[in-house]
This record gives sequence, C-alpha cells and structure tokens, in this order.
Amino acid sequence: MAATIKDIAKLAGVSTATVSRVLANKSAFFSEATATKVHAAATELGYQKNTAAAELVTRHSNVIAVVVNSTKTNFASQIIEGIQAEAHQHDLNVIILYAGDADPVQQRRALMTVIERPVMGILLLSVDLAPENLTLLQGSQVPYCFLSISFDGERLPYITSDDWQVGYQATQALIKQGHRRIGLAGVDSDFHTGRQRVLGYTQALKDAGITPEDEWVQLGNYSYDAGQTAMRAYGAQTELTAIVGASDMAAIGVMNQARDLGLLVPADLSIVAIDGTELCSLVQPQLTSVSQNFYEMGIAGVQQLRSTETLPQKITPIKLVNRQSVRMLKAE
Amino acid sequence: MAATIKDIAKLAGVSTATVSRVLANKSAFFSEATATKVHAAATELGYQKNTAAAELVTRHSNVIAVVVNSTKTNFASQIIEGIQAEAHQHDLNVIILYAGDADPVQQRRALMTVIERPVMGILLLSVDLAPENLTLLQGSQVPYCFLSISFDGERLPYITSDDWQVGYQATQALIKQGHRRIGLAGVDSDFHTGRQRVLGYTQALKDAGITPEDEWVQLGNYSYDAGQTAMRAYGAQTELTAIVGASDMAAIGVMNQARDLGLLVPADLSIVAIDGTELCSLVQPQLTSVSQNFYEMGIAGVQQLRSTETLPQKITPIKLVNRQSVRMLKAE
DNA sequence: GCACTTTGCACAAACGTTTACAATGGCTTT
DNA sequence: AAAGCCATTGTAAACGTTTGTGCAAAGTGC
Repeated sequence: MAATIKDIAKLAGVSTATVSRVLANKSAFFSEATATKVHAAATELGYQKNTAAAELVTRHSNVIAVVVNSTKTNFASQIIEGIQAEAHQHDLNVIILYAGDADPVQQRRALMTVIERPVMGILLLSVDLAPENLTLLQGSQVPYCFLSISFDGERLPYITSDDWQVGYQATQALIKQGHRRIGLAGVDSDFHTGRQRVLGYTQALKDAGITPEDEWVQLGNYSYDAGQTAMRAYGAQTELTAIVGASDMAAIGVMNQARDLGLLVPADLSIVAIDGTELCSLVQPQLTSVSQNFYEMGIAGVQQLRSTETLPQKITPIKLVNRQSVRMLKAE
Repeated sequence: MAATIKDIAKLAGVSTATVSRVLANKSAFFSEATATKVHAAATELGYQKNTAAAELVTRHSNVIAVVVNSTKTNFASQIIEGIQAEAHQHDLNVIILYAGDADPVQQRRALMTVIERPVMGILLLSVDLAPENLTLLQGSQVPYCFLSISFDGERLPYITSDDWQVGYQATQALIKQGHRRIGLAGVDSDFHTGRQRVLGYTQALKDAGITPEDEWVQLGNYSYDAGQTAMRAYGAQTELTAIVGASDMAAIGVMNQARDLGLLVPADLSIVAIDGTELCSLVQPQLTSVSQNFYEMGIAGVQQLRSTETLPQKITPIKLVNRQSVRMLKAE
C-alpha cells in the first residue's frame, strides 16, 4: 500500500541504494540530477519512511523512552519538558509510557513495550521498580537512568535532589521562623527517598536542640489523601505549630484538612511544601516550598543517557521559595 | 550481541521457524518436547524479542500513540487513564508524545516519530493541528481520532463533550441561582470548541431574557494566566456577580485574582469552572464545575480506533457538580 | 592515446522476524 | 502392503531499509 523506496527507485529509474542515499542526504554519493528525480518521485508517491525497518539494519535508534509512574504527582511534566528540550537539541525523540502506581504488572507491560523495540535509552521518573522488573531492565542492554528517586544499597544510576537536604532545609526554614514543634506529613519510609527526608528532618530538629516526638512524623504516599490523613491524625488540638508536607499535594491535603479542623494557615499553622511545582502558587495561601529543579533533572537525564559514564549519581540543586504559608513565631 | 531466534534455534537444535512458532505459542504446530527445549534455550540466552522486526513482516502493530499538547491543561491524565484501561483490555500498548503548545514544528516532530513507525492508531488530545500537519496525518494511512476537541467544516473524527451544552449549562447553573450579570473568562474563539462554548453561554443568557454585554466575554487560552487577565479586565468594581471560567485553570486564575482585588468568592462573586478535574476540589473554596467525562473519552477513543467506522463524532456526557463557589443571589 | 583517478550508480547482503509451502515419518485404513 | 492422513519440522521468501563492494563512464595528467 504505502510507497517504499523500491517504488521510488522504479519511478525514478534508479536503484534503491541511490534512493536511500539521496533521502538520507549522503551528499557525496549522488548527482544533483538524480537527487531531483528521486525527490520528485518521493513526493509524487507520498513516500513515508519506515523507520522501524531502517532501525533494524542500523541497529540504533533515536528515541528516548520515559517511564512515568502514574501517581497523582504533578512534577512529571516539568521533568518531561527538560527531557524534551535536551533531547530535541540532539535530534532525539521522546516517547512516554505510564507504568501503574507501584503495580508490577503494569510496570512490566510498559518496560516490555519499550525493551522489545529499539530505543536509545530509558528514563524512569520516580518509579519504584519491582525487583523482577529491575532484573528485566538490567538484562535488556538498554542504557537507563532513574530520575527523582534514589537508592540505597544497589548501585544504580540516578539523578535526584539531595533528599536529606530537602528534609533538612524544609525543617530548618520553619525553625528559623521560631517554630519548634514541627511535623512531617505524608512521607514514605519504604524507600530511600522518603527515609532520607525523614533523616534530614530529624537532624534539623536535633541541630536546633529539639527532640522530635514519634507522632510528629506521619507516613503516607505523598498524595493529597496522605496529607489529609496526616492532618486528621494530628488533630485540631495539635501541639504542632508547623508542618512539612512531603510533597506539594500532601501539603495541600494538610492545609485543606487543617482548615476543615478550624485551623488557619499560616496564623495557627505554618506549612512548607516539598517540590515547588506551580500548584504551590495556585492555592491560597500560596505555599512556601523547598523547590526541586525538575527541569534540570530532565536535562541531566538525557545527558546521562548520551554519555558512556557507567554509574552517575547526580544531584540537582534545591532552593527555598518563600510564599505565604509560613509565619514568624514569637518566642514563647 | 543480543540473542535472536537464530541463536535459540542453534542451541535447541531446531529451525528458526519452530522457535518462532513455539515463542508465539501457535500450539497446533509443535510438540511438548521441542517446546521445552526451545524455552530452555531462550531463557538460557536471555532472549529478548525484537518486536520491530516482527512488526515489519506482519505489518501490524499493537501500539496506540497518544499525542498531547503540552499546555498546562491537566485533564490529559484522566483521558490517558481511560485510554490505557481500554487498550490493555485488548492487549494494546500505549505510548504518549508531547506536541508543543500550538507549535507546528513540535507537532510535526511528534507526528513524524509516530507515523514513521508502525502504530495501530493515533489519538490526539485537544491538539489544534496546523493545516500542514493535518495533511501529513491524513496522508499517513494510520487511523486517528481527535479527543476533547471538535471541528467545524472539516469532516474529521473526534470525540468530545457537547461544547455548546457545556457553555449553556455552566451559565444556566448560575442563572438558576439568581445571577443575571455573568461573565465568561479565558475562552478561545479561534477554534470550534471555544466558539461553541460562547454560543451556549450566550443562548443561556438569552433564554433567560438577558442581553449580554460584549465585555462580559474575555477571551484567552484557557490558562491560569488567561483567567487572571480576564478578572483584571473586569476589575474590582465589576457589575458581574458571577463568572464562568473556561477551564479549571482559568477559573482558579479568576478566583485568585478576584481575591487580590478584594472580592470574596462566593460572597461577592460566584464562579463555575469548566472541566471538573481534581483541581476543583483542591482549591478553596472548592469550585462548582461543569464536569466532562474524560475517562470515558479515552475509552471511546480506543474503541473508535479499533472499529472500522469512518467518521465517528461521538459526544460524551457532562454533568454539573455543585461545590462551594456559587452562592444563591437574592432577587435584587 | 594511455594509465590513472574520480564520480555516480547498481548489486546484493544484512538486520530479526513470520509464515506459506514442502518434506518427513508414523499411524490408520482398507 | 499400498494409500492416505496427521503431526511435526524445515526451507526459504518476505517485510523496508542501509551500506560495503564493484563497475562503468567520465575526467585528468602525461
């Protein structure tokens, strides 16, 4: 049905080899005259290249696959924008796959559709790969790199913020405003990222001479619901004067639940969010945040894929962005 | 490097044809004994199928490509979830491509990477294709369907909400609460979708015996900024008592700007948003919305791709969801 | 006018699969 | 024992490209 270079060759009266070279613009290999003939034939037939066939013989592809976990996280789009920008610079194309939220079956499906085709590399956006799927990935010979997630024991390539610092700085920002009883809401302790944030948080308190109570840390999965649940656990009579939300969503969950409990933000309760996506300036009051540089993470990700370095574990910078959800506390 | 069926064939002492048959599980064509041999060899070699090669000969693929415009719209994820759910039912895989926000070059890039490879169909999420890119798409022989966007003259397959109804019902919801001076903010009049919403809005007013002023409709691109700008245009002294936001984002923009102008929502100003994504319940007050059924749009999209019907223009239902941003107005 | 170098092109193999067709051998049927 | 059938397997062509090799014609220098 669709035209192939064979059809073009016939129509232009040359060989397929010549057609291929003209179309690939390997300029040393053909004359102007044949080139015009070939181009004319190509447009006449409405030729569409079959890249899959080409990739089969060249054994090399120019598409980067991005695997995203589909939790209701919202920073993905920022990372993807970074990825796209850098990829396009180098004439690479980007495809995105959703792997379910920690669902090994869906993860496998996404991984498979990508591994079975020629892709130049795989970027995994904060996906906690099930062990069997990690094996699959590693066995596939395709370069890969994790983004916005880190690992403990395993030696895996990843690019992320310093999560310990994230926890530390968020907490410290509150301490500097005079807060001393500070919660941490919606953080996950099953994975390295979450554990690091808790450690940073704890250390910041200790450095200020504060001993955190166990109930100050409410675990969760970074979601809006996790934030709400955490705030409900703290309760309207909480001794806390400030809370670090484990993500923007969690922070919003905390804030909305606090309001439902009759607490005003920041008058009664200060909040610092972690992530710093546009969500923070959408809500009211706007959330002060420890912001990650997701865009740069994306850029670094494709650079890593393009380089041959074996084990990069790059750290991208963070910064505190003051908005409206923290108030200065008078000395008690 | 990577093992092929040829290697397996050698190791198992059979032909590649047999290997292919065993691996594809064409059960009528081989014995148990050879099957086990083949499988053993395959796992020993860590075989990874090269789907691209297979698709080359079978001339048929099982991946659906979804092209998304990267405006800061947030309903995309809901549609994609619908697409994935339905696709997986039928053993189809989904890949997602970002086409820039109305940038023909990026659109072309996305389209190309998809057309040049074997895909089973293309779904376009609210992307306003530049004319030349539309031609490209149509010339590609690949089935396609637009989602969450509609067209005027051209006979194109699309699935969307009834945008006239969307405009009508949003406006009517406010009229029913006693409002008579109602704005429409952030809507785009360059495309069919936006024009229909304006028409629905206008008709609803007329049906209530209200003659809308020109300034009541503030055009824009559905973004947060568009909402803010619109509200700024209305001003603090606006005669309007209610505003329809052209999207969730636009509505939030309106709301936040209104607050900055000293207007309380819904006490001084009522708002109805269009879309009804989770954003509506994240902000404070929660936004009453005319909600679209994005999930179902996704499902319908892949059904359309699977069917052979040529020109489907399906309408998905909408519904009014009451939250907290509209107040009943006393008769004046 | 000869040997030599370019230039421009065609031939054919290769990439990793699937599948139509043919071939083999054992079993059943008569 | 011949004939036919079935189950299992192999042979080889095909998919649409790219690219190494080789060959003819044209151009160059003597």
